[in-house]
Amino acid sequence: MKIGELSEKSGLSRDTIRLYEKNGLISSSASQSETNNYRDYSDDVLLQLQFVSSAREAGISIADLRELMEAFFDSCDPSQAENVIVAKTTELKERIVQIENVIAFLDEALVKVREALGDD
Amino acid sequence: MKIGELSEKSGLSRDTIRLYEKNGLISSSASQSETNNYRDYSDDVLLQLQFVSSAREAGISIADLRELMEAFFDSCDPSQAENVIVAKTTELKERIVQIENVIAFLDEALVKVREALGDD
DNA sequence: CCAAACCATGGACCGTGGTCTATTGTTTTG
DNA sequence: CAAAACAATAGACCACGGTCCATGGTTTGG
Repeated sequence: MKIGELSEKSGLSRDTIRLYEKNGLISSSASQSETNNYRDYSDDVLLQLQFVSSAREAGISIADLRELMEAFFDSCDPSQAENVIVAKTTELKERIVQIENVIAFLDEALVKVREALGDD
Repeated sequence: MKIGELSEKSGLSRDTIRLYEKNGLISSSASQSETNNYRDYSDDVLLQLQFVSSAREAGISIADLRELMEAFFDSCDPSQAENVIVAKTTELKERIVQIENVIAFLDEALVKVREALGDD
């Protein structure tokens, strides 16, 4: 499919898709036509973009995603791919713990605020 | 305490502390001295900075933190503070779910990679 | 056929978060 | 006292992630 359709289906702008491609998160092939230089995206790319998109929302950097996508699709060395995936998973779990700490802090604050409300 | 000591204790650079102060995450008072315009930071500010620091690591934006810190310390209206805290907590929990989705995806990928490794 | 819609490329631009530098003034310390 | 360390301020600079714009070419629909 062409970038417009991909943009439509993924919910990402053309610019963003091109940015991701330039950064090695996805790849495309030249279209069949001899007369243009349009890019052709496979259905797989749509799935990849959906993953990338949710990962970006989760705060994972493009650089990190590049590493992951390369590990999945370009790596000729599965054990290296494994290393990357395990490392990123560990990182993400740490991140969850950090966020949970912040939530715990907020919960405590909430208790105090509600006490203040009760003291009206 | 002066900014150097605060920097030392918080592990944040002077520049970063000033940036946070400019953005309303912390506040300070003028020093006692008549001859300088140094800022004076209370011990509470150190605690606040420790929270801010870990929250920043967890990916919470300065703008969001400003809202939270204002809700804690500046709000004359506890019920509004409560709203902000609840909203941010909800947001953070959604974020955790997103990260967990990414981890789940990575786990699946890991299984496949390990199958590939097993097929050696 | 021709206008509208699409595509690629490159560069400018923006907000965010932070660092670095220069300048000037103050305090501390040997 | 003098040098070193510290402080405040302003502005430049940086990376990141993304959007917007201009240009020029291609395809599509009426």
